[in-house]
Amino acid sequence: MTRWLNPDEQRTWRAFLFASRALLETLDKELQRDSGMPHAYYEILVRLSEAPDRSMRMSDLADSLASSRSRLSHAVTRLTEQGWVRREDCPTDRRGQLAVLTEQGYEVLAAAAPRHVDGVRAHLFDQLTPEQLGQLGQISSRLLDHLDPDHELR
Amino acid sequence: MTRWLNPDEQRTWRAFLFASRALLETLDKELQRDSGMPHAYYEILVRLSEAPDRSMRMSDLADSLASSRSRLSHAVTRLTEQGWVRREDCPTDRRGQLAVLTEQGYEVLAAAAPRHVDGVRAHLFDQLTPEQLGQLGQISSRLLDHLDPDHELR
DNA sequence: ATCAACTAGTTGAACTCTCAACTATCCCCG
DNA sequence: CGGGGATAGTTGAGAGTTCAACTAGTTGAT
Repeated sequence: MTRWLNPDEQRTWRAFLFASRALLETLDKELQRDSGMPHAYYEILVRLSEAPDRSMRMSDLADSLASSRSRLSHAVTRLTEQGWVRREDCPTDRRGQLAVLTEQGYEVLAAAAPRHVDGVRAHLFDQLTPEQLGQLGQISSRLLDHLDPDHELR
Repeated sequence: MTRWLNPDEQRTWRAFLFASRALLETLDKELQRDSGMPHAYYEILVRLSEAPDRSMRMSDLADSLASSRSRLSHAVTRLTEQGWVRREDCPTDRRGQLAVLTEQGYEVLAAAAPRHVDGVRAHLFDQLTPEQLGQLGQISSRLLDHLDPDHELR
């Protein structure tokens, strides 16, 4: 027997669905408009910029983004065409590839980041009370532990 | 001056980002696997099934889904090819088109819905306390009012 | 009545993502 | 050391989305 959602649950689910999509879409479009890249690509640049030597193994990068290898591979191809990332052979594993953030990529990221952070503040942090932000953090962690037990957020 | 995210905010933001994406991706893949349609298309069928005569004007349907007209138009083309939806001319506005759920579309939806609802329960409702669900509803409403003030969720 | 401005909807190209298939390399057990 | 199975990464095709341009019909002010 399926337990259908009651009206209250229905409301909660649809509100969450629409709100989370609206937030992601809004930030994605702002990034696309202001910096010419989708949010997924921005995240790749961020990870690389935080890594030693601004470089990471493709697999590690994919894991840290919860992205499929295929998706990452296509994305890095695109980012390479734009000159923001470059590939290098891995010195210790001949199957491996390193994605490396170029100087130009770093500059593009440095230019994009302030506006993007402003957006995250405007659309998320400034809209909620400190208490609600705490709740949202708890809720998100719980869901993430369930959906992706091996995730890399401490 | 950009106000960067402090470590706490960073954690909250990334947890939310990953959790909401993981949830949507999981449900999308379950739906794709079990019923051969993406979640966006499932939602179209749901809206139509809830509408009088199982039919809606394209614009109203797009608004109720917070979807672009273009996206909906492509989607309805696809759903029409599959025989789940059909287009009709609008009797009162010659520019208008109605999207109508077919009998076959209704049956496909009826078959898909129970599993999908089970998924929503398993991955969302069963993971959170009633208190947390209340909080999530509040938070979502707040964000939605900010991001899309004209949204149609009461 | 007319015409500019607006609304409804579609289209095609470019882009991103998914999925399955594929190559190449590494690991390790017998 | 040899070979089966795992791991790393890429590729191409197909599907969905975006964006801008487009057609067609409607509206309202003059």
